[in-house]
Amino acid sequence: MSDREIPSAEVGASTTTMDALELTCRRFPEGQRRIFRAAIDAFAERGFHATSTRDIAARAGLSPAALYVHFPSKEAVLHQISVASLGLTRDVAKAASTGPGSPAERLFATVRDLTTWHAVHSASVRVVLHHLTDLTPEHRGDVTDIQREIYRMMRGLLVEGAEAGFDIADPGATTIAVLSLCVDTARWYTPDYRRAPERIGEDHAALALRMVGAHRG
Amino acid sequence: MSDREIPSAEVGASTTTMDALELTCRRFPEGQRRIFRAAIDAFAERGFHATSTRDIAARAGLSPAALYVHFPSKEAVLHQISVASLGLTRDVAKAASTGPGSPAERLFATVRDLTTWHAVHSASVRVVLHHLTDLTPEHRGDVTDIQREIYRMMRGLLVEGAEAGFDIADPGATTIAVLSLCVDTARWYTPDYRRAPERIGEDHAALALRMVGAHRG
DNA sequence: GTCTATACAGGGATAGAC
DNA sequence: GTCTATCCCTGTATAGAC
Repeated sequence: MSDREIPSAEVGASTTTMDALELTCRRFPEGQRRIFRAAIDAFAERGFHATSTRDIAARAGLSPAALYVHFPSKEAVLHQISVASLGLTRDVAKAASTGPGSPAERLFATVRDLTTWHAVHSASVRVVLHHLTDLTPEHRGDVTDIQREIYRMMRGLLVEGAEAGFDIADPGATTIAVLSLCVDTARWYTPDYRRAPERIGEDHAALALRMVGAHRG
Repeated sequence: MSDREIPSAEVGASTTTMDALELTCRRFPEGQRRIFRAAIDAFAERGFHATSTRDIAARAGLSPAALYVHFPSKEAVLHQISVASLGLTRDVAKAASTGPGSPAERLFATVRDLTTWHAVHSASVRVVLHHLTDLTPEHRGDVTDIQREIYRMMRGLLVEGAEAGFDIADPGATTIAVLSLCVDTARWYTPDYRRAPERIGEDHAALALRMVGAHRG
């Protein structure tokens, strides 16, 4: 098993709610970053609807009107956050699942890294997961497209493993179950939980290998 | 393995968003039922904050002011919904985990029934899970108390199983992982999904037995 | 216990100066 | 690109008649 790091994302490098933020907003011009950051924090603390555009602007140190220079609406801010966050999640899954090693090694690495990601970035992930229904149908489609990409990567890995000895009754069912283990971490994890995110990742990875009837190594 | 039904709840008996509703509102006087029902539907479709008290009242066929005859606030309605829904979830877990059979049989039954429950009632469960932070601290405490009860039941079952042959590295970690499998069903399940709720329950139960290193039977 | 009417606050978004 | 000021709508909750 390689001890490869999660690629380009420095998981665990920082400790605040703003982690995902710091990562996701890199692609944005400086002007939008402050608003982007402020919105993630505010949405994570109070939820999308309970957060006013005035809240976001105030956190960013701007006037209420400044938000509309950079984004056409509050929903557009949520959309950008969702696409950026899920895009990085997909990058984590892709790097681990297409890396070196046997299918069992890659499954271990993928579940470990995805779980760790969802713990470290639990606050921003919850924003995305809880507010899918607040996006316009088009914007929601962008998000579900990325979710389907992640599903297909995991399913491909399990099918490949099945040819190499995994014992899987229903590939689709097992794919969903393994991803549940990873994603649900964002629901229950809090920073004061006894196990560190990396440890939870390893525990989940070991359980996933059992679920597919594989052995690590 | 017994083919015992989920007790008193008729899981799978109906198909609409209002399932949980029909169950949870039985204990309420008739006057409150219509509002309770309307609120669950509205919260499930649009979310707590996006739903106005006017929406709820209109769905219930009442004037905007009528809601306040039965509930002191919109938050109180959410609180009642959450406590009722989680209370029934706990009843499902308790019946299955304290039933007859070996620890492996009871674990299978508990994961099966909890998963089926979360699929059938996914809409109302999502309301509870997504809006914990919208409750007052006291009301949120009521909800987390019940969640802890369910956690303790599952943990007790796993510890009992460990004395009877389960292979569990970290009981707390495995408890959370098994419950993730059950609860996360409410996040991804939709009524048009290919597997029926009962089938998902059996699939998850089989995977849970693998996670604890047990054999069914 | 239900209604109509309304008080009162707050939010999304825009206008127009600088 | 940021500000101040503001439009207009919606929301929670209450008052008081029936």
